[in-house]
Amino acid sequence: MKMSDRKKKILQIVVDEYINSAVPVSSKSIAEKHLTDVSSATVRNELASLEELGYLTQFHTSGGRVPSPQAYRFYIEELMEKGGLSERDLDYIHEAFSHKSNDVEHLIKDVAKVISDLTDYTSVAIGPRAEEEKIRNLALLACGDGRALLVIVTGERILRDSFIEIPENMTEEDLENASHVIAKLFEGKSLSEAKDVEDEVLAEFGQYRQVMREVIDALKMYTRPRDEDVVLSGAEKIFKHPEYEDIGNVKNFLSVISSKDKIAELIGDEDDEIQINVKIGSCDDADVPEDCSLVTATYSAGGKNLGTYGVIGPIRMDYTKVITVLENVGKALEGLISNKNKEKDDKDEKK
Amino acid sequence: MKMSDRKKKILQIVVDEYINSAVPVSSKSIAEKHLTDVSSATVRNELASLEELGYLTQFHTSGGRVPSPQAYRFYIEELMEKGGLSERDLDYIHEAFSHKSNDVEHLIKDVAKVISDLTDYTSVAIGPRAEEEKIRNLALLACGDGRALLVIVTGERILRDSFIEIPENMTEEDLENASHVIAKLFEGKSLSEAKDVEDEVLAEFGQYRQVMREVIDALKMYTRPRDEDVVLSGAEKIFKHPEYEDIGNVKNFLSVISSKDKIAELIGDEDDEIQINVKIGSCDDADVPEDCSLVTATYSAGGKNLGTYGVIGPIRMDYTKVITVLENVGKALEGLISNKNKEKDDKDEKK
DNA sequence: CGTTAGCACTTAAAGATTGAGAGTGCTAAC
DNA sequence: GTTAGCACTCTCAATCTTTAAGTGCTAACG
Repeated sequence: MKMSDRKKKILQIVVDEYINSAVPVSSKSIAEKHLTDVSSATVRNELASLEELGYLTQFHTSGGRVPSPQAYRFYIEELMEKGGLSERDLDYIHEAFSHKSNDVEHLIKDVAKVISDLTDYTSVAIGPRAEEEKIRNLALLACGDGRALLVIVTGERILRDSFIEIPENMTEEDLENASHVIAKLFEGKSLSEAKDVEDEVLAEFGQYRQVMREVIDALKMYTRPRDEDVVLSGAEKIFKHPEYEDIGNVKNFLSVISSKDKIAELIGDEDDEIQINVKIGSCDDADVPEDCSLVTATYSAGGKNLGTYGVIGPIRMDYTKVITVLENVGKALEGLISNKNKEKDDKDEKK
Repeated sequence: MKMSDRKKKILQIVVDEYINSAVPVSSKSIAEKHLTDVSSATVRNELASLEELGYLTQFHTSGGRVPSPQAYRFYIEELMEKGGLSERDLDYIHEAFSHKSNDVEHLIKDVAKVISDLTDYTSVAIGPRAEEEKIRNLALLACGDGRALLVIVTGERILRDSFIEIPENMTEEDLENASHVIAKLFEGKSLSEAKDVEDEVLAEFGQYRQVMREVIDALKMYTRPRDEDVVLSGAEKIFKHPEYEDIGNVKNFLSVISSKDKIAELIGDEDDEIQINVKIGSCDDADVPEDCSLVTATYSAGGKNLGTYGVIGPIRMDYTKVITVLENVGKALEGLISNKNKEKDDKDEKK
């Protein structure tokens, strides 16, 4: 059976209505409010046909219809009418991003909060992979008991959570020298380049060779997302949506978002090419819990990945609003970053 | 009216029973199971009297009695019979703490997880105040755009970092020198001592004076706990307790624990002298939500504060178990730290 | 005077019944 | 293809009933 234009129109109405009201929609309400030129009986026939096609379901015979996961997918791909954001929302975004700090860790948190506030859903975010960031500076700080802290400053952030063992006979001065030598070698390299330093290069380091090896081992840690890079914001917002009047759904939801590992798993495997990605539980991805939907966007600016951001909520989600917010936040973020880069270039030129 | 021994006994029975069953306890069940020498009518008289004293309440005339917050407080202070932990639980604690990393940030997380796992409540923890930590090492790392990263390593490897502005005309070498000088000055001092450096001392720093001032400003920021120092574990555990079948309670609970600021506020103002602290909502502390109870312990070893740990859950909490777990975790932690210190001393001696 | 048995009273929780309302499916006619 | 009409189904809310639990009170007992 083919999808006639009227069927599409009706499906769109059903999804729109249901997203707004959370109440199953009836043939009568459609005929009265939206399709005044046909009767409810006609709509009823179309609805029955849409149900057969798998786009609609009903809980019981007299309960109106509800979109199936498949219907949401179709809605997002073909039916949804994108709108803009209100002036107020746009202002909010720009104000939120006007701060000066250029530390990515804070930025991720801010972005997550903005997304959650504007959409009224719980937002999740995962920061950019550190791997491709260029090392700006690096230091080894003695901690006093055979260990040293490795601090790496990249263009975007500070990595400071790995300790390395240092040889017994190494003095603080030695460590400092080693630190300098290594910093010089790695400066301007990305983390992933740095960790692939050849053995021959290593050989030149003489006495510092062992420290060097430890540093490289530590670098390998940064290839996987760390807990700190996974951010959650507005968990309490789920209560704004009626599906979470049901304790079972809340449990389900909470069990997912209370583990950063699980969140990372959900949003971590994005294909960087796709800008906006929608995963609907029990339809697209086995990891997304049933009755849940995950909409994410992977941002990048100047060829640099800026992380993946999104919201998680009930399948009956306001996709239009969510996607619009994600797009606008993306633009704002891109603007922010490229501005910063320009400032930097200007400064560099002055030099 | 005085509390006779029998009244105390009965109150104890009521609290014990209610904690175990979550069901209002009746005069009959008390007489049958625990006070076989008197009749239920007698118990009834005593219950009525305890109710008058404010220790018991009933939801409706025929619904058995439930302890009031005041009763829980009395129970904790006088009636509770402390027991030990099972062999299994003790093993679990020791195994969990046998790892080698002595980075406090990870330790806090582990401790929180252990507490939550053993008690089946949501645990909260706040790391040691940075203020009193002794500075071991300190470095300023150039970041390339008029800023430098200040990294501080303290005794327990608690790291603090923040950006400071550096004067335009300062070269990397200058920065490094400044870093050395400042590090030497502050080594062995606590953060709170360091931030109170006198103006006269500052004057001696000549060209580095401005940087020094920036560093001191940054130090002042560390007096408040950071978000990263507040840890939550086992949020999903609340569903193990019947009071959280009710969506209203879940909302209430989630709104508290979804903000690290609020959590910090709750557990941050502990008096270090008190080892175990119980706050019962609508009885002890206005910040603790009604129907909630917060049991915390502030640990220290070798005179050093190790942070505050605890659980948050319904008023009807298994205080005996919770307090026992907190005590045992405290002992294990103390053992761990003092062992580490001994190792360190041994090493120092060898030198 | 504390303790007890007995009994009337209260209340919640669970089940059954009912009626109203909403919505559909189907059929026959347009 | 569209529509009106009607029977059918199902939920939801209200009402009532029953049951079981537990108390409060009183009068009697040792």
